[in-house]
Amino acid sequence: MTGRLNPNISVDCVVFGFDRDCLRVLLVEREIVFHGDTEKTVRDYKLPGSLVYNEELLKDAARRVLHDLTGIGGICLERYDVLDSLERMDNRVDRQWLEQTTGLSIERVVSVAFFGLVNLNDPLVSKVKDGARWMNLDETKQLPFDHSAIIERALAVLQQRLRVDATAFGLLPEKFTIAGLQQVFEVIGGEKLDSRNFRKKLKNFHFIVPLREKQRNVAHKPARLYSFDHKRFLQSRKSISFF
Amino acid sequence: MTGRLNPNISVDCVVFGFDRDCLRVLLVEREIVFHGDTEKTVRDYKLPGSLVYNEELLKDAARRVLHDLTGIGGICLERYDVLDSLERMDNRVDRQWLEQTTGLSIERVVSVAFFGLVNLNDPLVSKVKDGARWMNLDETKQLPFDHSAIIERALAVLQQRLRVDATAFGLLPEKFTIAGLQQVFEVIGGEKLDSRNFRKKLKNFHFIVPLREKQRNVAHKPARLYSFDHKRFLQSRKSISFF
DNA sequence: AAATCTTAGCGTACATATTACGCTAACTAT
DNA sequence: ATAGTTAGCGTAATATGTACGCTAAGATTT
Repeated sequence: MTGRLNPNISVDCVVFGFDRDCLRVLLVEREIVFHGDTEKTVRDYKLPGSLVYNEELLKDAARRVLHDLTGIGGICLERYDVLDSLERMDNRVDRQWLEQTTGLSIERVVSVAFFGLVNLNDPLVSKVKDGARWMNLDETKQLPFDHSAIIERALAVLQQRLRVDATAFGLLPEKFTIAGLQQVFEVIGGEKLDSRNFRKKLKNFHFIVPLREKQRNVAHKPARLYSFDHKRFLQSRKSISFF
Repeated sequence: MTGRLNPNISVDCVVFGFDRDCLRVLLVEREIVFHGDTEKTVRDYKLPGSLVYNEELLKDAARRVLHDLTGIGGICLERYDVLDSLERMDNRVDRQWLEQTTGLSIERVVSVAFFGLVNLNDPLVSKVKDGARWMNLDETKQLPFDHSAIIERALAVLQQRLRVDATAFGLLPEKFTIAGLQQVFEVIGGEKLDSRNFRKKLKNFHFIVPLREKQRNVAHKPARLYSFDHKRFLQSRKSISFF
């Protein structure tokens, strides 16, 4: 990457992993060594994030930082927040950590937050670098700093996107079942849906096209497979909202 | 304000002015002097914006910059976008202008965009500093740089807010008529509404409370006055959306 | 004083969405 | 054969959205 690190602007990434029946968040381990009477090492997990280069778009920086810290690349990231609190670097190891890591004297950092969403069954993303970890969403309520809040906000925005976007289909294979689609909405939306009403709703959406094919080797009545027609989706995009 | 200007972070403000039957945007004049064969001065209008101080929250910076450049203060501003294009300072007078104005050498500026909304009949905001001007929204399609696009995005976000927020009531006096409220939605939403259906919708919103009072001195049947009950609004806030 | 103009404000009919269910169908595992 | 499981259709009640007709109450005009 060209140029020098900008000491004032950073990015943070919240990557959600859809894991069939739960949501996870991608975090990276950080080691902090305290030089007190006795040397003591503490490990904690934080969101992947770092300073941006001067001649770098923020979304490029987010992708780079995510890839460098976790090994994950090629995913779609959306900007959703800006963190500018003056205290976020005070009284925190973050500041010291940033200065140690970057060699820069950090005065003030405004961080731009991004979020993304991947399917953890995709082998491209399920394997992460050493030190990175997919943590269950439920377990992220006690993260250091404001990272729990950052994740909470990201989830709220993701849930909004899901209602309006084609986001959900990005998690599914080419051919999927209605039940599979429903589970995406349930896991990310955080609530159970009535499968019969869910079906009915989809009937109006002509961009979800039934195939002649059916499931096989399942221990119950095999379900019809469907595919997502992106072209039709864009056409009928005027006034759609899922569940 | 404390500290030094941060050469990397700026704010831009889009302030909409509701003017009974149209929307305006607050712009500031900028003089550019070209030193060619003959000296030539060009004036254009831009959004109010400038660099932030190191020890300043972005929303405080936005308020400060807005007040300094236009004389308008005490309004609510909401962050809605981040402008990080690498070209936004290239080949543009903006860069030169910033360096002249601030005395700093500008390498890269990420700008955080805010928008606000005021009632132009409010004397506190209708009078602006010399060089500032309320321009009709229709006339802002040809502004220099990306400012037209910034305004367009701000309007889209404002329209979304209007559906969910109590934003509309901020433009109205304590006691208002249904027709008055409707006009807010029409002017900002950019489309006519059926007054009878609009009324019907409001019947369900118990935070719009009818008063015993009526209009006076109008050349038609006087309308009932209503007031907005913010406490009740917050209670019933779960699943409300206007028109 | 009567007619007219204008906006207020109620009501109706129809279409479309939402919610809460019952029920049968089709497959596998035992 | 039977039980267990999910697929997938249908129905009825309710809520919401849309397109109107019509009368009411004031000021203004004739």
